[in-house]
Amino acid sequence: MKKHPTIYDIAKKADTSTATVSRVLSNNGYPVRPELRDKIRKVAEEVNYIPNVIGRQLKTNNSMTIGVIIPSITNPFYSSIMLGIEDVARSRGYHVFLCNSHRSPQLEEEYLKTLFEKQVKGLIVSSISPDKKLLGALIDKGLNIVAFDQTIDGLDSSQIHFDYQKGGFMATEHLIKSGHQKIALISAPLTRPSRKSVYEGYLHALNQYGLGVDKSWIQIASREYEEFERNYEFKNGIELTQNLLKGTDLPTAIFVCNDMTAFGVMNELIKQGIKIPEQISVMGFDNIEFSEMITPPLTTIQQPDYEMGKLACNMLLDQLDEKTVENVDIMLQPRIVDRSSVLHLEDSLLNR
Amino acid sequence: MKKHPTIYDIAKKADTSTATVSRVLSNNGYPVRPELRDKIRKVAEEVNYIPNVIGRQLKTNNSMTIGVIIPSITNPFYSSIMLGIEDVARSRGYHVFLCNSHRSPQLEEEYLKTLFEKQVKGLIVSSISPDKKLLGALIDKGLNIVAFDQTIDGLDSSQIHFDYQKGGFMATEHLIKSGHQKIALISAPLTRPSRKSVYEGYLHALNQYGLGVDKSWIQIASREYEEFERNYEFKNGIELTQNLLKGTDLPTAIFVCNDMTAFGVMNELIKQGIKIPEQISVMGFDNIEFSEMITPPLTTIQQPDYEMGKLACNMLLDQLDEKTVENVDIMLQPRIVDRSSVLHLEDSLLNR
DNA sequence: CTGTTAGCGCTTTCAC
DNA sequence: GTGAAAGCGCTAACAG
Repeated sequence: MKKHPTIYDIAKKADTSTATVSRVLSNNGYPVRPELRDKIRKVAEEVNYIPNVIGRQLKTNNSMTIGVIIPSITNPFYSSIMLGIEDVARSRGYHVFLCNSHRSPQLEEEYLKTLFEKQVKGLIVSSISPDKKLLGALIDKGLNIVAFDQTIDGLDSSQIHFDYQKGGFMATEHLIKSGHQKIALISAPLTRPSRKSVYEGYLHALNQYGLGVDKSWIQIASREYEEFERNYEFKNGIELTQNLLKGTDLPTAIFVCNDMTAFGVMNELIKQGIKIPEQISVMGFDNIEFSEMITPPLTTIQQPDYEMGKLACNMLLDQLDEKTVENVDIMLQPRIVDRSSVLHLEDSLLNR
Repeated sequence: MKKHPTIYDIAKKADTSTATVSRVLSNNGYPVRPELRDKIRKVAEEVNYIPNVIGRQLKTNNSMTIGVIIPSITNPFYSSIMLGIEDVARSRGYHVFLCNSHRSPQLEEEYLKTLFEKQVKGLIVSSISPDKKLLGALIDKGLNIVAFDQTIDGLDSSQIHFDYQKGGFMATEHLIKSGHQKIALISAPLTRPSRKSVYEGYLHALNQYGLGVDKSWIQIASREYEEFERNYEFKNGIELTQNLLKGTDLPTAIFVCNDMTAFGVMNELIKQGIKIPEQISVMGFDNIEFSEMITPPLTTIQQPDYEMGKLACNMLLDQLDEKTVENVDIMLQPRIVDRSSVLHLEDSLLNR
């Protein structure tokens, strides 16, 4: 396998200089005599020239590459975001490195470092690490960050927040307004700010409407996920539902912290012969693609994943391309997606 | 924002040469006097040195980067594969570019070119393009390819096949052995070799067991997907099931070309009040994560996605690291995952 | 318009 | 063991 032709080879063949070759091949508007231009193009074509972008990169210090760090691409929420990111990145001439942190701070750090070494100038991150020293240092060194999902306080970066608390509130309120009074919560452990906010939203709604809770209605997983374990959230949902169902005073509705977990909840409910929503209503959170595929279709809170990805990427690239200088904070608003897993008691005969 | 320190700066501060600095910082076993080594390390630490890999890359012509081209990361089958790829890439010091082709040959070509320009030396591809000229040319130029899913005949690359025909056969045979005689097929259009093979496997099994088919039982989508449309496969399943159900002589089992489509099938069946599997059994293909989350859990054919990704990546990197020279062809074998969406007639009272 | 030239940050002979 | 120096492929002053 012989060496690839370079602009030097082309210059020689076309009887001109590398500078001129570079000028026509890189297609910046620099004026070059048309005949020469054509000749160079022809020669390039002949020798099957493909530019080596690394050369340019070293010179211009612009890698046209961004990185994305997320817990796991296998989670549909993140894969939608990733698609959004990649779609706009491509359309703007960028490539994107995908990095799965598996929720490991060590892995996250490793990626941060190696991506920076590869001259990635922008990063979109759902950070898990509590320690933002390295991140801060890299930002000082010129790295641009857009944080989403898990948002990083006090860091010099753009942020895309989602109003988790309001989401939790709206979900619960929706159940209340549908006539439910006994509303359970099933949640993953509150180890992340987003989850805590959802939980607070739930409590806040109950409080505001003067509703009480039985201790047994609040089922929060105690151990953190084994993130490498397949279907961990689903299994969590099953397990917590079993616990919930051991209680004596059962709720008429369950609000679940995310759709994946909700699938587990519904699965267990059905397995125990409990009708959804006739006997127990289920409300999810996220609105992943599958939520409308199951039976009954899941009523849930919409987090605009794909759009969020597009937004994040556009924000980042605007910063890199220096269309924007200022960091921005955006708060995305939740929206209720009303499907069939929640019973509207006032519409029903079951009113009690 | 001032310039980052380079090995030149370190050399100056440590009273030595860039050569020596490079030698200690790149950690190849080159002998350097311990005190000098320590001093250089110390200085590097002090100035917060982070290497610029681009420099090395230009010199060594080794980008430690691979690319992955798939239709859409949003499809759980591909996202599992991607996770597998990325997990081994990381562990072997590589980064990976994710590229969604959206099943567009143009996009695929564009990625092929731009990735090569970025000096990506290896690619894992589920190719959609019928035209393999560009791909061939790049391989000639030294690009290493591992093709999977949609396999590329007559191309100088490693391949990971999956025995789709056998999968189709096994699925159908499983239904037959469970006592079904009237077996329908619901499939996406046969525009891809893999789908065609599954279809052939289906026909082959029917044939071998001397079973006939009603025309109405074979429902194959005519239009190609709108790949950008959310849930297109799911909708396809619904639509084709509606068509199927218009027939007069209904089947007792449906074999569906993939799990996503099967979800649509099940959804429509349930909506029409048809019990699964009591009235109609459903058999899927792929075994994506969600297959076991729905009710009833889907009986399906396992395609080992995550493992496939790991395998593909290891094969590719072995080639790049010149542990392997030869291309290899691997044929992954299907496996039946027996869950609850298929009725075993001989075990049941419904025998007719 | 065009060519000369000096690097971008790093590795790697080659000579000492 | 160590350093000088020559690039890797490209771009961008600068001079003409």
